[in-house]
Amino acid sequence: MPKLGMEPIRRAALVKATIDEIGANGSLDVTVSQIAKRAGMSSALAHHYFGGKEQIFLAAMRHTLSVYAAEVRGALIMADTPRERLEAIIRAGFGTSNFRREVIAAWLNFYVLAQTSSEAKRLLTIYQRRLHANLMFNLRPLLGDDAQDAAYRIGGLIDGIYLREALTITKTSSKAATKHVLAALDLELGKTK
Amino acid sequence: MPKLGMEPIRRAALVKATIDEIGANGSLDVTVSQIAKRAGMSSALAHHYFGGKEQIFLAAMRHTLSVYAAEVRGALIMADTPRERLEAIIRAGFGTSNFRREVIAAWLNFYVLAQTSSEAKRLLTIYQRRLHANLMFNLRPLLGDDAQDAAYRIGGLIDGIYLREALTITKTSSKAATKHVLAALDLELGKTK
DNA sequence: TTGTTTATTGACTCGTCAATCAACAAAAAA
DNA sequence: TTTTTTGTTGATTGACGAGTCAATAAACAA
Repeated sequence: MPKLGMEPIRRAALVKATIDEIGANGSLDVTVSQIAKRAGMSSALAHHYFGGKEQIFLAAMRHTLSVYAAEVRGALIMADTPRERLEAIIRAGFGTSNFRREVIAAWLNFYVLAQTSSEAKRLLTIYQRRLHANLMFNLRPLLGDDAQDAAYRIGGLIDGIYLREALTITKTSSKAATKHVLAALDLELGKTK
Repeated sequence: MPKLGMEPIRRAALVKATIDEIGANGSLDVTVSQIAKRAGMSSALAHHYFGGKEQIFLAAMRHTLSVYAAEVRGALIMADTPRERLEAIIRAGFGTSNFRREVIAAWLNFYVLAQTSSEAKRLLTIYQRRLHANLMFNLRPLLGDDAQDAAYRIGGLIDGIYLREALTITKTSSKAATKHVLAALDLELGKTK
């Protein structure tokens, strides 16, 4: 039975199962057994590969963040002007893969985890900084010294809309969220309607 | 020993202890015993007055929401013009009592609770609707049909900044948060700097 | 005085869960 | 072939926590 080279496969399965289970459950109050079962293995194996529950959570977080980062990077290569790049960042953040119920719920719970785990906090801080830096970089040519504050506001709005969607999600909310943030961006850039 | 009329006192003590304990702990992962101990009584008594853990949480939530509502109401009586009232709403949201670590952490965890408990979800939805209605009411005279979208953005920004503060809190973050949202309000109202 | 309501707790039940371990199996290296 | 490495699980341990209950006691009503 035992095939070799299972480790990466098992780890990936556990990470995915963790996000799904947190999403399905709506809280971090999920057992290692539940996660392991969803990933098709025994709980002992989950412990074997990750050492403990918190490390499973952290791995799930890292994965979520890295998927998000990859999507932003992907969207950025298609964009040439600062304005296009800003739009790409916003669209990527609300893209389908980050905007599913489970993923949003997982993000929300990662914020909670960050209150206890300094590693989780570190990861979230990195995310926030990266978002801020990305926004800044592209706002500066358009707004100069006002870019700092504008980036803060756009970043905050993205997170805030995420939070709202954690509460109620509809089929159209991804589109609506994007539209609203883009409108805020236009305001920042001084477009009068 | 037993004095009569303890019920309201015990309940209030438990509600306060719950918020403090969630704040100190950073998660809903607090035991009834911890809460009861902090409130100076046995866990059996906590069960006696509230019936169960979830109902203790919900009572804490209702209390938090009603304190918030009271503060907004209070700020509004001093304000005469729509613009002043908008400012009052924003300032109240970031007022000292809502902006302490424990309270922010509690709010964050209430969002998590809302994923599991429909009553918690109901309460949060009420909060969001009330905020939206308040903003709308005062934005409409200034913006007309654009008020709807503007209210959505301002509301989202308030929540988003709250979320960020749940991660890192500094002595000046209350002031900074207020400043940023007021700046966003000015943008919405079309003031060019 | 006797009975009822309110306040209060220590001890207990029952369940759950993270983590560990012994044991088994197969591939690969020796 | 023997040994080591890698994969895998069922069973177990040890701890903890929500909720219940019986018992105790003060206040109040009859």
